[in-house]
Amino acid sequence: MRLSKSFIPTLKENPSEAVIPSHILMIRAGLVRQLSAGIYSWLPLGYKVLRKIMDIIREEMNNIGGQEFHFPGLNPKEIWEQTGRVEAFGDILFHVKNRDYVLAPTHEEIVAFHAKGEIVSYKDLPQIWYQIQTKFRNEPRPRSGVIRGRQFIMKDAYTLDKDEAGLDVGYALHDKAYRAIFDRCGLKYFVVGASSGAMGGSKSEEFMVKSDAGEDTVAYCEKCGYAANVEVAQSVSQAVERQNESKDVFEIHTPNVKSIDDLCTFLNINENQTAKSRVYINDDKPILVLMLGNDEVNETKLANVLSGNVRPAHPDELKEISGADAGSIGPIGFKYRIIADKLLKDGNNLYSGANKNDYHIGGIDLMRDVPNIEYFDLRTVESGEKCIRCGSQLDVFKAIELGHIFKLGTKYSEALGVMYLDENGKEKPVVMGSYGIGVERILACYIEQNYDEKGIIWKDPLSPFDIHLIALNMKNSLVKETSEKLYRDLQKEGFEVLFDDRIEGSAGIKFNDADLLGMPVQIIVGEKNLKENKVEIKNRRTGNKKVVELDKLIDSFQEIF
RNA sequence: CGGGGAGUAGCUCAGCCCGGCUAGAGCGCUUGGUUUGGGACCAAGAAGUCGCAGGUUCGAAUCCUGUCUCCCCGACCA
Repeated sequence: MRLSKSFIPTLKENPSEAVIPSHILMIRAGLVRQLSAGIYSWLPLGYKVLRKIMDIIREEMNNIGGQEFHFPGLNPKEIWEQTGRVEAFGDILFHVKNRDYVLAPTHEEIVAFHAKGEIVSYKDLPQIWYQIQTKFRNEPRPRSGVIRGRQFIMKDAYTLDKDEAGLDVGYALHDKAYRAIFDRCGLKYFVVGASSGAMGGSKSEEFMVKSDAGEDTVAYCEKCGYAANVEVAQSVSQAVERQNESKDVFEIHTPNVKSIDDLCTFLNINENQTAKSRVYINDDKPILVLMLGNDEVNETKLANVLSGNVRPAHPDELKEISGADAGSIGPIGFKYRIIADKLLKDGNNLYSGANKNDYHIGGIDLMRDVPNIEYFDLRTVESGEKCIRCGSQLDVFKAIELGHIFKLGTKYSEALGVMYLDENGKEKPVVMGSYGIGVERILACYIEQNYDEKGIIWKDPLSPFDIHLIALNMKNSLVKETSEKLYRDLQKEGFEVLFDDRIEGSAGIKFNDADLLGMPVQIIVGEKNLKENKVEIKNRRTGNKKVVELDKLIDSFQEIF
């Protein structure tokens, strides 16, 4: 493709709306343009990469027996009401104003709709159905460019099986396909155990890429490979040690002591002699959550332990509930349910709030003084703690979710009546699995992992072109003729070539654009080297350059890499 | 939804606090010329209802009120 005739609008300066490297570079290199918050247009160069990603996904999905569909984005609202997901999605679901339609955020309902009445026998199973299609979600806050958008391209797949054993097979096939896809795209990723959340179902795993731009936090053990979303991650950590003798409870005046740190400084005590209090509202009833020292409450774990709705109490509710404001609340005299993290189990001689502003209480023995206390795993794993599996140090960091695989079970087939007859003529619900990949996230994550201060660094197979051919001065007839011939010859050899044949533009502009766009190989045709019948080739990733004779050009590709 | 920031030329921004003539810069763009191995130079030029609406004022990019949009942090997120 000739740059002179292409729409590849590059930018010299960083766009003001972008913050993370991949987003900045996708705009600067002319891959995308924003239309509105969380809504992006793909420009030709960006879409070329996206198509390469989609081709890889197709190949790997077809390899595991997937059949490609294309379901509508516009869905009757009624079918979403049958599974209760109009309510479950709430404001995330886009509603059409002038007809009872919704814009589909995922397609379990539609898969079940088409399976119903057509998948009628165990002989019809198993099935793997997939599509690569646009999804719509009314995200309250889109961010990080295409990483969280209101409209995005997803590869979504669904398995239909007769039983759990069949689902296990389909799930394993997707695990395999996903690894193949992300490997081929050249991504460094890892797999974590995850919470199934509002999707329902039993087992779920996420494919993650480490990134500060990520919205998930994961705990990862380098040594044994233990990896889990912090929503569910566990670690081995030091529990409180019960001392032989319990002191009596005593009150201490602690003016302006608002945090555990303040308290430890004020009394010159250790963090693990203290219990931090957090008040939550569980279905309109207050509940006190006690954590050891400065441990943070993991709200996902808390929600899994408590049934019903859980939210933190508002600051103005605290006084009425406990008699004190945040910083002075504690278990002694607290009138409602009290639960505690298991690290606090049976602790004694502890310090905590007195439920009276500017006072704390010491000498607390949870066994003696808080008889109805219940213990659960409620804490959030932190970096440096010991791996629950092998005991070595855990690393905790942010990550971007590339893909998610779920064992759904029969939630949707039962709600929508997708039944089949088994070998014994007995009617049973079809067992489903659901599997998603954020297609644009693959591209964004690739760039997050492959860029430098000059721009993007592509490699096969995602690179939009194999070679960036730069003619330094197209007004020089030798440069023009040579580069035009090279352009034809390289394409004949089967290379995809981007040809900077612009007449205007200094060498600097062309070099900088080539580095920004990031094709793996640059071929530079200039007067200087042509005098000796030579051209220069450059490896974009390493920056290595080599001047080679024209007729040995293609052979030289191997050497520079 | 809570907190913070920003909307002025295609892009990046200054001007606003402290109202005052014809609203600025750099980059980009157009025309002509010079230049051509790391974002060149000279000359001439096009381009902005200062997000929108209302108000105060002799006079508003600037002050006030309302509103929309975008970005960041948080909440939320299959």
